Amino acid sequence: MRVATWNVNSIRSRVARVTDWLVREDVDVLAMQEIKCTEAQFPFDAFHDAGYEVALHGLNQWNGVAFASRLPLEEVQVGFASAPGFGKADATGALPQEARALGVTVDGIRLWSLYVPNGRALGDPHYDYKLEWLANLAAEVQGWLKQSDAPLALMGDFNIAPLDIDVWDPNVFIGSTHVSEPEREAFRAFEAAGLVDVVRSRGVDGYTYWDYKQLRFPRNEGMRIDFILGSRGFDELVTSASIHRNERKGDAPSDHVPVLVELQREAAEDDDDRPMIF
DNA sequence: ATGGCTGGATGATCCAGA
Repeated sequence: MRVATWNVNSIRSRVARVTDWLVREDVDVLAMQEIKCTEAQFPFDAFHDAGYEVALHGLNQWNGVAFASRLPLEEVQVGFASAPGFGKADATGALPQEARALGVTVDGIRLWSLYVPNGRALGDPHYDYKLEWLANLAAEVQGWLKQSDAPLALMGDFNIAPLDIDVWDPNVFIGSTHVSEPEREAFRAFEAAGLVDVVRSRGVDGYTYWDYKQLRFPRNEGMRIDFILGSRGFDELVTSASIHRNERKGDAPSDHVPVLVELQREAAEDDDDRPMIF
């Protein structure tokens, strides 16, 4: 099974690129971020025509997460219970929830499509929101791993460059979001909870994002901020991993590229393939 | 000059992205 994540930066302006890539790369399950639309606006037909069903969480023109899959999408969960909100409090004092997390189960594997808040600037309320969102999610992950032995992966745009090598020039980012120690500590909390970066651990190098401005892509001045973090059970299934840098080329690309892993079939399925003995 | 794109919503500019 081939599973990928991609911040598509508006699915409506990228639908042909995305479905073409899915078919060309024989992808079974794609986690998308920044679809930037509601369910009523989502281009379902293009995905159905390509052989994919879709589950999504989109509230407005901002954020938005989704899955496209050739296999049945089960146990769809919108958001996570402890996710903080952001914005203007309503009459009860509650902050609006944003569309940043979607969980599904595919063939017994628990997958999350995540769009971590940007943070905007150190000290900005959005930065505090980012850290709280990450801390609460890490606590949820600990619970999920205790509750279930099913392989689990967090996939998406984490908006954190965990290591200095994940940006082209650390000096440019001094005092910026994405590289601050609290953000990196928040990222390490997922590893402490038992998840592993299943792409980096297989020796795959390269950035996953290049700003549209300032010739960042031609200069290869990018950032590695999109990840697939798997539980031990998920990690054991991964047979290969890749970052699809070519998707930053050509007409109207997203500023992010897909990250893909291939999973071997689980042992239980292999049993089904044994010759029947009468 | 501290920018330089791009997308979405609203209606020539704003917000947001990282």
